[in-house]
Amino acid sequence: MRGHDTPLVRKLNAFVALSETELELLGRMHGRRRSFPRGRDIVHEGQVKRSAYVLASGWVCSYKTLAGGGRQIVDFQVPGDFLGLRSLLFRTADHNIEPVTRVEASEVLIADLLDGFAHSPRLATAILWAASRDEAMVVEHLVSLGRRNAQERTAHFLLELGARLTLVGMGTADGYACPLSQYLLADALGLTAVHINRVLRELREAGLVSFQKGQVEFHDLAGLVALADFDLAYLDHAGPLLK
Amino acid sequence: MRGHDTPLVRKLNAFVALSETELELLGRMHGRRRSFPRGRDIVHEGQVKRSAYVLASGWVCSYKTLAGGGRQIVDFQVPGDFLGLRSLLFRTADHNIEPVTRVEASEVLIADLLDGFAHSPRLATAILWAASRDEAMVVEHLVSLGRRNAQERTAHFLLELGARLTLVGMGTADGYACPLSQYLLADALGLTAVHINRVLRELREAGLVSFQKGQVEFHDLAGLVALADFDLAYLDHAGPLLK
DNA sequence: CGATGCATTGAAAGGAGTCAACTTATGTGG
DNA sequence: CCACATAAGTTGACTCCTTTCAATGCATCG
Repeated sequence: MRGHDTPLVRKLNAFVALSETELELLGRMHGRRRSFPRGRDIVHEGQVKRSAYVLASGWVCSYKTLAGGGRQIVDFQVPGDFLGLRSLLFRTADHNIEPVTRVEASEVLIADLLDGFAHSPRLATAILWAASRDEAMVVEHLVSLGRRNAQERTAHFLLELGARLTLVGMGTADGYACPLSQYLLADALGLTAVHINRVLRELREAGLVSFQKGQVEFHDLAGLVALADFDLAYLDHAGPLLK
Repeated sequence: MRGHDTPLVRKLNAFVALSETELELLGRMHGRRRSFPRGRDIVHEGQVKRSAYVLASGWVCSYKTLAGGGRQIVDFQVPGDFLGLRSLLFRTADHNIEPVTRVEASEVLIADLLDGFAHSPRLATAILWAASRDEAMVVEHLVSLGRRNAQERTAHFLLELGARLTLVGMGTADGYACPLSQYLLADALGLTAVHINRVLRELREAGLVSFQKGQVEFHDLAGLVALADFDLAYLDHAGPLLK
């Protein structure tokens, strides 16, 4: 049983109910556990060495930089999420990965991954599902940037994060602990920190959510969902599909 | 040799040099060829039946709709691209797919796909590479929406499309035929058709690109690349990596 | 205790949206 | 083959959301 109630296991269980042997197999895919300090990139654009990790604790963000000096955060990863799975097949990494807090992560060797796939197609399916879900989140993020205004975008972001954290046992319908600064929010939502600050105040004064001192609190979940046009279908959370 | 110079084969060859047997295998993964009229969705959000296709001719777009009535186009697919590969593992489709022109596409059955994977890991790698590349394009699109202004965004879009089309033999450094209306561009770039029109005029008057009568013409490729901050590393085009 | 990072607020400027009119294709039926 | 309908492209004037610039408060930390 030891080590079987990890965030990753919780998450995958939302898709397939994993057997004891599959859990063993999943455990064996975790290589050396490493620790990274906040702020120094784990992976940087153009890097040739490709590595993937499973995040055990802490938060990271993946982002791309622009010539003008700005940056766009593509996604945040929370415990249970994979890092760098996508560009495993690329010649060079196409994005940066930066720890937002101190993080612990297990390295995943490509050989072990493929090995696990060969032994259990069900496990392979679960991991590919997780990858598809990550991509679906990127797509929904894209929709936010393209068609939602600052309030809707911020509301949507806070809701999605809540849903993801709840899935791994780090959040509830009331709220969650969130280590992100307003600068990080701004870089993720395509806004300025100044404007994020204003929007956060508006949402708080409207009695919808508050985000202060590292704590997100939902005060009117239904209202927030309506404002953000939030539909968690894209997270595909409906509980184990494969029994 | 027949049927081996398809757009898909050309594209995959940019990543792995496929052997004759692998080409055979790839060919066998193509199921029934179907034709779809312009404008009527091939897949719609919430649809339970999941199907994937390889686009043989014509253009399609994948998009999501919002409660307010607007829509955001996530990506366009051109010949050689997969349709609906991502949500194959989802309970319901999370996006819509609409033909921009009349299209021809071969259905890909999940069983055949997995079968092909089992027979040739190299082919599997090539297809996963294509999927990763699609995701990388979505990410770059997200960066555009978040941090590039209307001119940069439009320029970047036209350049990326050019690179993709060139890879499958449908474009050159001088330009390409493009069946997209300004309304479609607007829905993809998170702008209004009115503003797209103005931006297109500015780019034309600056002597960078023109897009008229279904034809994109690069007049100052270097200038356009500089304006858009375009770096095609994310397309991972460097020519066959696995020999 | 000064330095640094993060949060907060105000005033002014600007880029993209909205509204509205008009033109230019394309196409269909009488 | 013309008449009319419809879709797509073009342009101008005005509005508004978000940015920019600037200043201030409040923590934490070496």
